[in-house]
This record gives sequence, structure tokens and C-alpha cells, in this order.
Amino acid sequence: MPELPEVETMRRGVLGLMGGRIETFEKLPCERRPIGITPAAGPLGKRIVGRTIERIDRLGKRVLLVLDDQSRLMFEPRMTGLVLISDPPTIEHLRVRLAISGTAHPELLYWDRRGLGSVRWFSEKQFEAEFHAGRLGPDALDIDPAAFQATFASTRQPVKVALLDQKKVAGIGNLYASEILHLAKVHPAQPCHQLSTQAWKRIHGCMVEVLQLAIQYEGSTLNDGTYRNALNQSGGYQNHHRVYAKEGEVCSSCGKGIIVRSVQAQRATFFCPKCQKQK
DNA sequence: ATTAATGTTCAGAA
DNA sequence: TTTCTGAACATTAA
Repeated sequence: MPELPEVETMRRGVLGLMGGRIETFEKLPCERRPIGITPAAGPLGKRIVGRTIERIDRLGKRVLLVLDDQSRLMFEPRMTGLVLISDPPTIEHLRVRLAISGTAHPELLYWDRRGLGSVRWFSEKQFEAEFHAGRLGPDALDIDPAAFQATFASTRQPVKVALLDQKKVAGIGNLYASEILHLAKVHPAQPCHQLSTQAWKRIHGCMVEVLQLAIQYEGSTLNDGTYRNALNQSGGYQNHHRVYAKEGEVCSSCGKGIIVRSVQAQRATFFCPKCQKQK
């Protein structure tokens, strides 16, 4: 579930671990099918124990601990993963614990109810090979309007589907794609190659605006309550959604349109047919 | 019992 | 080559 704002909130929540030393890596006994840990937990532990956490980065929807040998420990929460410093929602879905010394909080936890996420370690070289060579596009908060337009202008895909392609731009997920296009007044089914430079500038600006505001509110916790910040608290941006999961409600922007739910690429899309006309 | 859910990736077809 | 579909991963709540 977490998209860029939720993962950024997790990252900010664990920033206090910077400068700390990793004392142990523990894959917790979890009765469910184990999450992906690569390399296997034993060898991974050998790589990281004794290392210092030099920096904590985010790339798209992943949190990265940058260690003092420039290797990376990557947490990818996918649908239900959480990176926490205390108080996991349940004990039985707790997957990984790192003991940390020299910081205010003594541990970092990875919790994952569905277990679709992963914890992976990359040497500096492996990391560059995987992620500088196009596995993920640039982060959505780290791309300028011109590069943004250049990325999308040539494809015939519907704009909402293209925004979800992490190889183009990393970080936008299903919820924020609908929110961004509503603020930009662009129809989600509009083919990318038909959009003007002006429209791309608007989409870029609205993308930054929506993502930054959502980060300020610490992300969206939906009805299932899964998403929590690093202290196991709810986000607040769900109270500011414009269209997501608001099918049948009156559009808050124009006051006239009724929010419609459609399906694109097997995923729900929400939009206002009055504000977001196809051209 | 069935369906859908904030994510990603792969195979196969058009 | 590009685009689209379905399935898979696993869990839970409606």
C-alpha cells in the first residue's frame, strides 16, 4: 500500500538511526511464508553487522539504509510492509529486527502482514547496476518539468496508467495517480502523446504539490488501517483526498460533477467527469 | 463463498 | 517494438 508519501514518512521516522551501528540482524520466526530476504538472512547478517548507518535515503517506494561501505539495505514494503522503530501493529507479522547501538532508538523493525515485501542487501556495485541502469526511473520529487514531459510524451498509454510505471517515474501509486490528475484537471484515460506541453507542466506541478502535501500529513491511512508511520501512528492525508474511493460523491472542486470509478489496467481509477474532460 | 485492496513482475498475446 | 491481459505472491475485511 505505501506510495511515495507513506514511504517518505517511514524514512523520516527512522532518520534518528543515522550514525548508529548495526549490532544484529534477526529474521524473526514467522509462521507464515517468509518474505523475500536476499541474500539469505545468515549471509546478509554477515554483510551488515558491525557497519554504521551513514545515510537513510528513499528511492520511489523503497527505503535505503546506506552503510559505511556504501552498500545498501533496501526495504520494499509493497502492499502491507512497514519500517518501524517501535511498537509493531502485531507480533505475528514482524519479519526482521535490526539491533542498533549509539542512537536514541535501539532497533529498526520490518513488519509485513501480507508478506509481499522484501528486505534486500546490495553491494555498491550491485546497487548501481540495478538502479542506475533503469530498473527504476528518477524519483517523482527529483525530476524537472522538461524531463518529466520527455519521459511521457511519446507513449500512447493512458496518462493514469503511465504515471504508475515505476520505470518512467518512481513513487506514484494507484491512490496518488488519481489525486494528481484530478488536481491537474486531466482525464485519466487521455493518451499521453495527445497532451500539450502546458498540460505536462500542470501535471508535474500538481504531482509535486499533492505528494508534498501528503508528506506533510504523513501519508494516507485507509479504512483497513494498515499504513502506519515509524511510530505506528496513522497518517492524515486520507481526510484530504479529492477523489480516491469517493465514487458517487459530489466533486469538491466544481461542486457539480459526481465522482466516477472506472478500471484501467485492472486497477480502480477515480475522477470527476466535469473537471477532467477528455480532449 | 466471493471480491477487492495503496505493489511488482513475468509470461504470453495482440 | 509497444501495449495490454492475466496470473502470481498472501492476507484480511466487507
